[in-house]
Amino acid sequence: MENEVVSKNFIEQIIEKDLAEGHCDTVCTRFPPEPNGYLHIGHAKSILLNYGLAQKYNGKFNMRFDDTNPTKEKTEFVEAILADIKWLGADWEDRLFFASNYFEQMYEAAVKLIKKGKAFVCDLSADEIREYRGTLTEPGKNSPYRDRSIEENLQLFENMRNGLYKDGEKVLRAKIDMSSSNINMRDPVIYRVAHLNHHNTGDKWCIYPMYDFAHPIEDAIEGVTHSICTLEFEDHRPLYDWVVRELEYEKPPKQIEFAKLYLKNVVTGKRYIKKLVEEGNVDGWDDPRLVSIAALRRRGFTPESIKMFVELCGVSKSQSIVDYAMLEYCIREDLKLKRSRLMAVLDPVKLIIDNYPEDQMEELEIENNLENEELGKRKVPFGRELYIDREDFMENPPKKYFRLFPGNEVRLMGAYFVKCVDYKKDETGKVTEIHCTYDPETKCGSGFTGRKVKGTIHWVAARTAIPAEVRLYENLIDEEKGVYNEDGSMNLNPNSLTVLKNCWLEPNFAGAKAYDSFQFVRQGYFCVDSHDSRPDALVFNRIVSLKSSFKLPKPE
RNA sequence: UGGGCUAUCGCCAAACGGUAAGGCAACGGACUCUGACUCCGUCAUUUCCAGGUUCGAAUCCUGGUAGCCCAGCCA
Repeated sequence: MENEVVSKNFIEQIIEKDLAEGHCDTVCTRFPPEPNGYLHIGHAKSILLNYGLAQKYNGKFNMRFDDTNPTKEKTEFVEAILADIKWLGADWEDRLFFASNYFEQMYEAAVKLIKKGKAFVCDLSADEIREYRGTLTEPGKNSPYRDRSIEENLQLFENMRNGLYKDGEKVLRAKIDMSSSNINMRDPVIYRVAHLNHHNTGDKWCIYPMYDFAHPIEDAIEGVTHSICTLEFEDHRPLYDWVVRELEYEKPPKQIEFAKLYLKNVVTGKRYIKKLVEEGNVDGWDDPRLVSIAALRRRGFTPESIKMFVELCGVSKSQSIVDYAMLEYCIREDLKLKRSRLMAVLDPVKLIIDNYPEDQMEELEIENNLENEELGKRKVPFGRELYIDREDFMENPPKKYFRLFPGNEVRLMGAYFVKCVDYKKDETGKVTEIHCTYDPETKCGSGFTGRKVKGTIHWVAARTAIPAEVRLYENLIDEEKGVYNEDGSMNLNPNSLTVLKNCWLEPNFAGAKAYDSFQFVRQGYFCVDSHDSRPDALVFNRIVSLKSSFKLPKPE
């Protein structure tokens, strides 16, 4: 048995300590998105972290929508979020919850606070509350309504529920400490009046609890033991603990914060993604250049690759920006032994084998080493006229260029050696035709060892090739200039999308379906686009290119 | 300028007072019917800085510095 030392992240250490010291018997985590948008790679980290922890410690993982503010929430997002989480592989079993289903309990909890003298109804306007709150450096001052009697507060709060007040007219506030150095503790608002239709509770309520009050209650009700959130909530933890303490829960949940996942040269953050979509810079929230879960799926990333990525990134409290190359590594790693390697020509130029019989076609057998042996075997038609990629031929090759050039011999993958004897150009100097001769003795599988060639190139037989359209994606963000300008606008890369319309595939691609992914030999991994199914051509998105250690010298 | 948090290789990230793991990237080299894959090798005498405690410090103490977060009736 391998005794690989796997270090534990800081959350695992906390959990194990809690378990050992009896602070909890089992582990229960949760993923609590607000249904106000689509999930992205950052959420994937949270989902997989929470789910992974529950699995590791034989506990439970709850799915919960934190839908306490109806202004932004929609059922449409609920469905999309659930689909994404399922796709990622996190299983909440029968524990799908909505914070809005706890509104009655939250109301009771608020009443309890009022009865304890720990909450009061405040008539100050939003602006006044802000003024009374003080600043980062100056303490706040007490609201003039802070000392209302318990009876009055009880009555007023009931009136709030019964719709006697307009939006903004009154709020319920926790009575904590207006001089606290932590602004969140300066008598925070815990309930507001909002006459809004809620996606789940309809018109039943016209008061809604605030996150800081609702969240600990949700956790406590569900028996969540470790409430894992991101760093910006650290300042809220004292309030979280206050709520849980004042409400006297027997097994108080514990909030733990970790650093968000940021990716280099990628737009994260809902606000900016939304802007890109609205301004038409991308194709929609699942545009493959984005890193929403749906975009990654459409691009061809697998759940396994995302899981691997998240695990590789680790969990800590230091702000970090992960290199995109790490994500690319993960998808390559996941796909390389799983996906068939087929030949595709993205920028075709015709290659004619002068000494190959005019009308002859033959079928060659090609084998790749894949996990699944059957997937790795295939038959490919070969004939006199082929397409090869333009970059696999050069009139005047630089040093160390091993592919085709006048007089050079290379292997056509899975087929024969061919030697370039001639080529034709049009008026503009563009190569239009390459002429070769082939050596029948060098056929793949013949065991020929007479001589070696340094280059192997891919090809498709012109007569049987399938037409295709291929989309290549680059970073959305201009790397040189950085992500954002001073005015908040973004430096977009104008070449983030390239559409290649004149591509050719070997016949084994026939029948490929949406989300099917392949390795185009020598070109990288590609996925059939789920949005485009065309009668005339298959449409592919590039998932990731292959590593290449030979780069053409840049033209002067 | 109040409070909270964070600083370990280009990027993530371990190390919990016992003498700086690992991964990505990069660079060499071997292999190769994909310049892929695979395989081997190189890559922090030093942990933001300056002092101190200690036989011994990335870890403890003191004082700095830098970055992130907080003044929604958002989450």
